[in-house]
Amino acid sequence: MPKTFGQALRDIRRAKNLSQRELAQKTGVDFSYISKIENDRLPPPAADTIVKICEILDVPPEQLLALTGKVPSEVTETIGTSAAAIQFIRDAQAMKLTEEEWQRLGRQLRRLRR
Amino acid sequence: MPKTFGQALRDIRRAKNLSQRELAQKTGVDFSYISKIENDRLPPPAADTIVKICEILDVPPEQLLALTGKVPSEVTETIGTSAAAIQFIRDAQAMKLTEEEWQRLGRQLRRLRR
DNA sequence: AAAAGAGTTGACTTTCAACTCAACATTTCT
DNA sequence: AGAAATGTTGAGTTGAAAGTCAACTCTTTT
Repeated sequence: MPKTFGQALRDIRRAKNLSQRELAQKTGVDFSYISKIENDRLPPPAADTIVKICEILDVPPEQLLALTGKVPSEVTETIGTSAAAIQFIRDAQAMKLTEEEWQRLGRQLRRLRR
Repeated sequence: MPKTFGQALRDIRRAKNLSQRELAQKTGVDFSYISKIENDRLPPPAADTIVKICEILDVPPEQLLALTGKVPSEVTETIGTSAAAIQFIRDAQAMKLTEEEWQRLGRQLRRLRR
């Protein structure tokens, strides 16, 4: 069973020795909100808020994002404005790619320009 | 200057010889809404509504979607649940891929399983 | 010309995500 | 123990997306 978003967040926050209030204040949300999130009383924050939180906690946002199924607005905008990109994702979806295959594509991506 | 969403929709709808009312009814929205959309009085519909409209009009949704920068929920869910996929898109974004490069990646995608 | 069909417009509504506020409980420090 | 810090909970707010509804006008058909 994978960790819930709340559990994951709590673990990271504790590892960084921050109180809910500190994290909340630096992130710009109410501290009681952090509490509810950590206890999974509310659904995870908006994607952009998650990114902010991760900046404060100084961790990459991908892991937490993936737990929520949400996509940050910068990413949405990237693919949203390209018909070929949307098509690409559609095809990838139909193939049900594994994480390894995505990574392999990532390497091919880098080779694209060489 | 690229076509607006409203212009593009209107062109397609007319090409298919449908009235606003017909399209609206089959799509499940109010006909006055179609009017406003076509005249760009309101922002484009939700991504999933665009997909529905395209089904009724019998055209692939990518072109219209790309005009809006929106992403259908099925696509969001696909990439949203995979950290590697998000990472991939991030990298692609940083590289500012062209449409052709996206298509090239699409071909590599198909070769992935062979 | 009158009726039907098609399109436009302003005002309003509904729904929901994403929180905040205030009060209370629990834990930790001195 | 008392105070300070930290965490939890229920209720309420806010803003924006995504439309609807009713009334009107313009166009076409008979």
